[in-house]
Amino acid sequence: MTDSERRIPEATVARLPVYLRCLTELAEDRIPTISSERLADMAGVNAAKVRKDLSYLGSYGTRGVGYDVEFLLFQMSRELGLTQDWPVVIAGVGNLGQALANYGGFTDRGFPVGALVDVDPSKVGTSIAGVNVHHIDELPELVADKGIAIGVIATPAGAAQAAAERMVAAGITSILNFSPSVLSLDADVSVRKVDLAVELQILSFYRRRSDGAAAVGSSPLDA
Amino acid sequence: MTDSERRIPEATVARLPVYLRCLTELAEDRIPTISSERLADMAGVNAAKVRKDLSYLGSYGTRGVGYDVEFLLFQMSRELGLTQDWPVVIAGVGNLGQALANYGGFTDRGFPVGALVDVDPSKVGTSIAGVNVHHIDELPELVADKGIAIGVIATPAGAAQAAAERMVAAGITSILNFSPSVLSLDADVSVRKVDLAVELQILSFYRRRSDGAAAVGSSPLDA
DNA sequence: TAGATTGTTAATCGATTAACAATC
DNA sequence: TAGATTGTTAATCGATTAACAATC
Repeated sequence: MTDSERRIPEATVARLPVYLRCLTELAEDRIPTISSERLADMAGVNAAKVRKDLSYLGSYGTRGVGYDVEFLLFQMSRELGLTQDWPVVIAGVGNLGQALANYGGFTDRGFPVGALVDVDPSKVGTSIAGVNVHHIDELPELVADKGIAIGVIATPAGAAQAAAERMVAAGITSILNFSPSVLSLDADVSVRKVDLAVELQILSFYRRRSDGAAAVGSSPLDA
Repeated sequence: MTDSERRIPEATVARLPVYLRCLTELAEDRIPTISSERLADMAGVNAAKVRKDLSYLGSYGTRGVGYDVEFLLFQMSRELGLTQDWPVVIAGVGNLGQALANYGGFTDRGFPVGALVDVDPSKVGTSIAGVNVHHIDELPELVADKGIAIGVIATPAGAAQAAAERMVAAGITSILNFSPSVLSLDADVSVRKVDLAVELQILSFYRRRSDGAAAVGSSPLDA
């Protein structure tokens, strides 16, 4: 089968952004080519895994030489859909929501904060980091007007499911859930979960054992 | 072999905190017992997985009845090492560090912010959410005095490796890394990584495909 | 050509799941 | 006893890794 039709394993997809960051760094340093061995070092994995992962994108390496940094960067960006910005809406402007809005990390990486929404009328009309807070009722118009592609849930646990449902109703199919709650949504909605308490609890488990670094990870929790 | 000696798989460890939260909820609602089927629903996994996961803790269920919520809660807390608080130190009080310090989510779940450190002298001496900011040089004394168990890295990428090394030198063996960088540390140090940009990029990948919800997850990225 | 490094195969390992005997 | 549900086995699936032929 041709490379255009192979399905990329989930575990590989989760590593592509890590390679992407390494390649970006290499490109900034004007390094023209990179071997799987060196890229593996940078990404904190082994070389066989790098070669296997990259082979899902196509045969972009050159035997005896390595991978062309710029070319691989381009192919990988394309595969990840990162050749354009994807505006996000953050639901819930409490402590966490405000922090995320102020944190430049989203915008810098191609995910500008296009809108903020909350259910609290006293928050509506304020603005955070230059973005206005709207009532969550306005989600459908905001999604349409700002081209929102991804929803970020930063509400308390009790409000998360409702917020998610309203996002989906407004046409959003990708959700990043920071609330400590399990969302039930249609199977065609992609959900990823980030739970700071869960990460700390996992560290606590391995601490107790004091047999060290079994904690490997960037952590997608089951949605 | 007896239940005290079996090794708990990594994938199971990562789910225990999720079960723990479900059980806490059930206990608050005064629900005395729970079946694997119902717990699976709450946790967003299937029942076979729940039973297998719980079996690593011991044979704590009753056939025909289910699991005693309070008892399982206790056993699981014990296994995760959550019968006591584990104070954390946050390194880097920029946007993200301040947000994490202000966010109550850590303290609420048994991980109080015991100290804040930074390299910037202009930040030292200030205080955030009632916690003083110290210079990172003071880490060893802070760790000893406050009983710090876990280090949280909220520095820019360029400062992360140095901050981690100073944490390890100060006796910390568990690190939660929010910076977009790969840490190289001794194998006996547990590292977990949370990278918001990576999560969004994974969502971007599955968006492009529009074949939906392959994004499953709480995301441990390789350390 | 000789050395380096990819891309792929095959072996291994770990995680998931279905099924069902055990047993409350 | 009959019904419910666990705990465990065995089958399956997916991910990792080592090894090496292909080839620059």
